Amino acid sequence: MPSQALLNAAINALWETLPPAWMRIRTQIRDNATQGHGISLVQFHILRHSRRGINTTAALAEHLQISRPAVSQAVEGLVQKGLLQRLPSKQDRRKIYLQPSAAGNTLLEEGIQRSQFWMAEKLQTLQDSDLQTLLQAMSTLQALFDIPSHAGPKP
Amino acid sequence: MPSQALLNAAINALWETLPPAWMRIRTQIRDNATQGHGISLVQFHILRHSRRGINTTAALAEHLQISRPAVSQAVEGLVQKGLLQRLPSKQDRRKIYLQPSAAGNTLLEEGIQRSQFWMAEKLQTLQDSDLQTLLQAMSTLQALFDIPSHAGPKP
DNA sequence: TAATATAGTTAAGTTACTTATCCATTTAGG
DNA sequence: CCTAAATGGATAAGTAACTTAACTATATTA
Repeated sequence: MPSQALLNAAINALWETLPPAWMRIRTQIRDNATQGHGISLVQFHILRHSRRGINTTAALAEHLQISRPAVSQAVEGLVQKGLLQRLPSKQDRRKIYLQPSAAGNTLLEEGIQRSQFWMAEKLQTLQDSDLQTLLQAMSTLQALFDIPSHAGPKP
Repeated sequence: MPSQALLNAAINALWETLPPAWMRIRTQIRDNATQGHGISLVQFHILRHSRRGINTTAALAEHLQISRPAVSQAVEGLVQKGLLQRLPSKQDRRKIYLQPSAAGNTLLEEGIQRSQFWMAEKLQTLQDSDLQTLLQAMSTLQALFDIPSHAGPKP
């Protein structure tokens, strides 16, 4: 049981930091990661996660905290652009596994690289100790919010 | 100059943690903080920030990383609901300072309290040392992303 | 004192969500 | 077994909230 003062300070810090931090990152992803490909931020995340094993409509909806129809529509757009493939499961014929096509993977690589470059520019001003603190904190947050670090079954 | 491995690990951790963490918090704010008042998440943030001194359309747009018209529209909705007040500046007649009305403040108090309760439930499972790490990391993130911890002039 | 910049709003259009409904398939209970 | 409920996904219709472009009013600057 932590001290009340510390608890309040932490709540406040999370509240004041996460929203604007995420909004800045989101803007940057929009500007760079999806640049020139005409895909939305959610579509970018779907592409990214489908490669990591979060690769069904339901799992993506759960992970991204949006409705299944929203995922379904975003997926449809990606498929039509030739960036994502639908692979029906053979064990369960209701299921459709998703995975990026070659073009989708290329887009991902480029987008991620641009984003990482942007991040690296900022983070490289920090000390090793700061980075370690950051890593620890992220791990704590993942546990706190039930964020899976790795994921599911393959087609 | 930090070590390359650590830098990459930190980038990855941020990338994997912040988006889903924020999405969970966002869902929770939507569900609780704005509950029954028919206001959007952005409107809630506008209400909150306008009290903290981020209290003009332009400043809010900058802070929330959305366009000024978007803020303007959200503000209009809040004003019509009687939750926010427009106070024209006397020094600069282009400027309009914003601040929550009594009703707006009440809504804020309740919403923030519900959100803090939700957060406290999660955070109280942690050790003091974890909370301290979290605090430090948030402070680092604020510096990294130019997030002002306190704010501007008053009407 | 004219040109430019800033603050805010209005208008029009678009995007991407939501809920409700539906179909197909699988799992579970009697 | 065999029907009822649960699950995975898609479709349809409606809406909320954003965007850019253009406009008004005021302030700053050259």
